[in-house]
Amino acid sequence: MLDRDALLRDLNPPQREAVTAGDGPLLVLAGAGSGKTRVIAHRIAWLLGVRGVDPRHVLAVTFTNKAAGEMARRVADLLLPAGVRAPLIATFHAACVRILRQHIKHIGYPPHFTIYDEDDRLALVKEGMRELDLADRTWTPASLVHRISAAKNQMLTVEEVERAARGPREEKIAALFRRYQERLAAAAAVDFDDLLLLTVRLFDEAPAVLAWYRGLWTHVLVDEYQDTNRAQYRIIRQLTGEHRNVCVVGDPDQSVYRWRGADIRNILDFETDFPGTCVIRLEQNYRSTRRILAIAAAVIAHNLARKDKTLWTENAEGEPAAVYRAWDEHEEANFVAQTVLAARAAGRPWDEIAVFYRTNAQSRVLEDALRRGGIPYVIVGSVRFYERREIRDALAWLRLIVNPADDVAFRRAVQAPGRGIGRATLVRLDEVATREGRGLLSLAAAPPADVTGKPGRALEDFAALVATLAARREGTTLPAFIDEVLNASGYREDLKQERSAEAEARLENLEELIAAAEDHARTEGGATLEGFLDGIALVSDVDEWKDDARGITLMTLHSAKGLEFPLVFLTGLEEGVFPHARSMGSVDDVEEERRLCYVGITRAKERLWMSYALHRRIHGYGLGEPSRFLLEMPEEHLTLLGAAGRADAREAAPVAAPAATGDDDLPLKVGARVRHGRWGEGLVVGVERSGDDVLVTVRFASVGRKQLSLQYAQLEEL
DNA sequence: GAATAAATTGTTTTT
DNA sequence: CAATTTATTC
Repeated sequence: MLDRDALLRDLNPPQREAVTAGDGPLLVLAGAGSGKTRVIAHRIAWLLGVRGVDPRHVLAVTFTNKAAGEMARRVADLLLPAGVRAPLIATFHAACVRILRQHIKHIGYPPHFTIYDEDDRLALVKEGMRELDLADRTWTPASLVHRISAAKNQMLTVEEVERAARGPREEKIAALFRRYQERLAAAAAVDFDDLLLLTVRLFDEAPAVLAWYRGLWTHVLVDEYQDTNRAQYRIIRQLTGEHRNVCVVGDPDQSVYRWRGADIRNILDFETDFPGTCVIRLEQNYRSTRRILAIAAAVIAHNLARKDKTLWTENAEGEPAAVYRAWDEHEEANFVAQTVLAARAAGRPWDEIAVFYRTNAQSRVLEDALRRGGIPYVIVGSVRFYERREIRDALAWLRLIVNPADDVAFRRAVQAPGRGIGRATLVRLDEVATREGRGLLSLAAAPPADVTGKPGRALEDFAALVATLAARREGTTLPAFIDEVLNASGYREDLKQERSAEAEARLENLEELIAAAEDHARTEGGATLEGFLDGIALVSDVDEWKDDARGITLMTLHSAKGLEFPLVFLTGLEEGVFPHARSMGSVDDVEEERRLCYVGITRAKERLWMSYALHRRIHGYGLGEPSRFLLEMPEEHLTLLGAAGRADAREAAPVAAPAATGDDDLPLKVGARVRHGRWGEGLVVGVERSGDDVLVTVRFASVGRKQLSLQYAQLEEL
């Protein structure tokens, strides 16, 4: 047994309550920096070490593998003295893979299914577009992938999408969706969305399997609940609907994955979904200074669709945040580099510093400046290891060996290295494959009549080689096998022949892949090729980031969620960049961007620098107006650096900002009738100036009195 | 069929 | 503007 007092000693009262709450649904609304991870870890330790729950009966779900690893480490630290084993802590996707690998046969899939990632998906959609003559200018492949994914995230079946299709455009999309699913099935492959959907289906259609898991996991904990989607919600319900021992932790203000299907209603409606829920709020922040928190609060307060919540802290007031207006992105990057060097000179280690940006593309200029300044850095994301060409080529071979039906892998492997099989041959092969409903590899073993001569023989040789390798798999270790595949395929030799620096780097990366397999074999004990490939399919950017990095960290705001740094830079705070141009169309989109901004600000413990550029080269548009988020921050907590005066900022912003002089030119008068996109028509009952903004009080027929900030609310005068 | 040159075209965020 | 797709040449 664990010492319960020791476990609770360093927790504040609400944290303690969350850790010790008994069975039944538990919702922990945990503000940024309120010790959320700590609470989950301690609760798990409480369940196992004090309440005596068997570790096998607990499932904890996190958002990234890194978070899972971190959680496992903390739980192990707490439980080690009591000699208790840690429970299963995994991402939703990883847990689903585990379940599906074991039971997917109940819904008619083979257990050795392949997981298709974003690239494979794109390849599939492109093939489908060609097939269905969708290759005109109307859609981009990426947008169609997105639409298919959106449909799946809403848990719509192909039939439902077909039925709901109105007009030729939607019918074409539905047809593509059908083709996409058919191709997936033919390749014995599933995509990311399927991992969740098929688990739901499995539980629906195989009640015995569900019953088994219900009995197995009697206690379920879910982190980052605000970012769960419909399917994940269903899985939680399926697993816990009966015993209702479900503890979810999250913060609606940090929900930033709506575009990926996350449904904020999951957390907002949790209390009604699980009647009798015990709700605990963690509102004391242990991370940031008071000023940083005040800035974050002011920004997030501009979201209308939001339950009000106030974070407080006992931390020091801290320094004001700095805002830097740069002439262009290069000057912005130099500013970051110079400030980083100054911090370093003041004794701050590199790993206390992080630079965030909205899009990966922004990292380039920053990298250049850092390199010039001799500043070591680590980038999370951008070109991921497992997305490099040579790695994907090698993985294609491995995937094909595991799953001979994997056509996407076939296309890749058969041309890596080139072996005289080109487009024409593949088109012919594909025609027959589609007609006869067969896989490309099985056709290659006995090529159709119209593929003769050299290409025909090359296909046969290729198929034979894959078969030989597949047979050799059992006899050797995983790393040795990968090594053998690289040699037997001729891929390594091909690169060696090139004798360029680039080829040299690629060869090194292949060695790194083998090293990764060695790692995997070591940590997982009896490592299988399948397990290795699963792991790779599910790694995220942040997973690869090591926090003992000997450099400053560069990453997107999305990757930054869940992390914290003493010194933080938020760059590219311009309209069109952040909020992103593609997210400025609707109020909901902008509110999600604002939450992302909130996430960024609240990563900072001590110091925060924010910057924007007046000129930025993003193909075409890009005259930098300062981000609306900057204008939402309280001036008293900001220091303006360089020539970047607040007045200048405002001048550069042709936002419908009310003129600063005179009281008569208020844009609305009491008694005016207005329309709001969300609440409909209303009557203006009050108008007052508040700092730089104008607050309008409106009486709506639908929801009564509301005070709106004119600058951000979409009000139309009638 | 493959290598090279020219044209085009797309760009958020990611498990 | 860089990366990918398509046209051209060998």
